[in-house]
Amino acid sequence: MTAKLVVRVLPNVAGIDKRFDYLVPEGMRDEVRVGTMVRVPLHGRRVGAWVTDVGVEPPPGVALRELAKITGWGPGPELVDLATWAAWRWAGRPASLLATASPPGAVRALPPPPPPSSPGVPPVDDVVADALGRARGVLRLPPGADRYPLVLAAATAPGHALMLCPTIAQARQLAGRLRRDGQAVACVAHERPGVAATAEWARAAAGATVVGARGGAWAPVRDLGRVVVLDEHDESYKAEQSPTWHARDVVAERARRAGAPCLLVSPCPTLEALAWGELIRPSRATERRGWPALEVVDRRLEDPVAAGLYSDRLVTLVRAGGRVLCVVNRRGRARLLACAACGELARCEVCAASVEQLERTTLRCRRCATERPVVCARCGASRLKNLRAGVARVREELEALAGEPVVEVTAATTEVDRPEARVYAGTEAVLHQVPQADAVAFLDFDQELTAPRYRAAEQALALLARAARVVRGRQGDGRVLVQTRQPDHPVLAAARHADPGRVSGVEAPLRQALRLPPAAAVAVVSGPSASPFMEALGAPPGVEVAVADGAWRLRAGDHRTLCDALAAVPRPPGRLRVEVDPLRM
DNA sequence: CGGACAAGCTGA
DNA sequence: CAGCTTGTCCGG
Repeated sequence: MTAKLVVRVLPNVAGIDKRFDYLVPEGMRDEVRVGTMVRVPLHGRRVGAWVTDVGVEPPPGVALRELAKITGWGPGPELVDLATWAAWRWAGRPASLLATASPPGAVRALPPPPPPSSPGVPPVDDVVADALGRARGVLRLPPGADRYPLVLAAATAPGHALMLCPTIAQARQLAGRLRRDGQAVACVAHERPGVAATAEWARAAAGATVVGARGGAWAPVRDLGRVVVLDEHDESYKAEQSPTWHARDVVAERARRAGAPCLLVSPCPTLEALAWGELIRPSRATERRGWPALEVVDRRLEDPVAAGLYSDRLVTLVRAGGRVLCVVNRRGRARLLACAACGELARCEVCAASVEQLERTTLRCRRCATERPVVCARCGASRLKNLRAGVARVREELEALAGEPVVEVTAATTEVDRPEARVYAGTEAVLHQVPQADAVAFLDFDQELTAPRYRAAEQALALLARAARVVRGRQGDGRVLVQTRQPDHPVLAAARHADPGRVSGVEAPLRQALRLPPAAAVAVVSGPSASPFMEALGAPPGVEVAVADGAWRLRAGDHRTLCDALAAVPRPPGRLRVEVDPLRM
């Protein structure tokens, strides 16, 4: 009689990080591999689980139970290993990462792999060819550049390529185009799980070029030949819920483990990317062609009394014709008000924070949400002036200036309440929701340049790159107009000269001096259970701890030191958020 | 997570 | 002391 096969599994149950051993019934022997999804009896109920080890020696004295059922295919062994690594790297639970790497529904069998696609490799220019040849490449392609030749070349190269886009919509578009060009493609990017999403996962596992958004970093890829990340700088690659893994970093590690080349593409590569790989730049001429004309309006030169958000140049632009997107990154009507009579700032009666205007009749505290009528607390005047207009107010004022309807667009806007119009006023969401325009105007770019976030400069440049794409680079005769009191800021110089290096050149030494990412490994610990967690953590060598408003900031020279220290502490019960590599702090 | 079980509180 | 809540532990 042969010994019974024993597997170790990780249950897909929140709150359980332990692995358990089970006997494999004779009929299931052929189906269990590392990553296979199973159902197991655990503590009187049946739960889903992933097989993490096959053929283990169970601890003595434990009565083993049998697997209840094979659910189907799951993430393969390399993804189980990658999830273990990512759980360490972002101080999270492996189960939540394995869930991301798993098919949305049960996959009982894989479809037959598609026949090999046409061997003809499309021509690419020398710069792209060079970039595709690097083990760790960072390709700086200007916003107006066509990335499709690169994508097609990557898809036709030996092995299967994994390619990521910032949004699901972009991934679907790219997959569609590749399919029309005869490529076998699986698009692992779906808004909701379902039969279609499960089928795409299975196609990826069977063997195809895989295209996806953030979650695509965890898609199964057979015989991974190369990795491409488009718009590497895009913040949607970072998971917002814990663990806050970053798709770019996940696929870079995945490529390294597979021995496959990895290429990060962006008009404005992050300092993280530049620290990771070799920068490849197209010629100055190509880069200049790919950034649109930038017009900077120096608001210091305006009449200080009349100085609103609308310079003469802006008014001319709005009235000139063509589709114009006006961006002001503030929602609501008015975010900062002062009395028109005595000049007193409008503050909250309870906590003294600044209040914002909701409708015409109410002021609300931005900190404690106390509401009060629109009256000056000092002199009783009922007329307040709007020091910091929000999109709602800007829309009204632009409508008056343009003499035609202006449509408001924010992140909350849906297609239904966004009719076709010539002039739009919106937060930066307008740059994502309106696909093409003749001009983009940033009404208050100082808000981006001086934002109290350590990545403000990179984010501001990314915003200009986004605008550049909406106006289709220089060929399209598109314009980007920026109103600012800092016309010589490196971000504006970078966009004007089509040279993003002017931002990274200033930012890199700054981050080095301030010991901010990527010059240091940082984590922010917060939540009700943060306090016991930090107590258990103590003061590990090489990790600095600082406290700032209810959260702890940990800093180390590298991720090994930081993540090893975090991993050494058992999680206390209760809610705890550990954010490694925060994009804001 | 969710069931099991123990310890703690309340009212008759 | 039954009947209930609250807390802690543990799962193969």
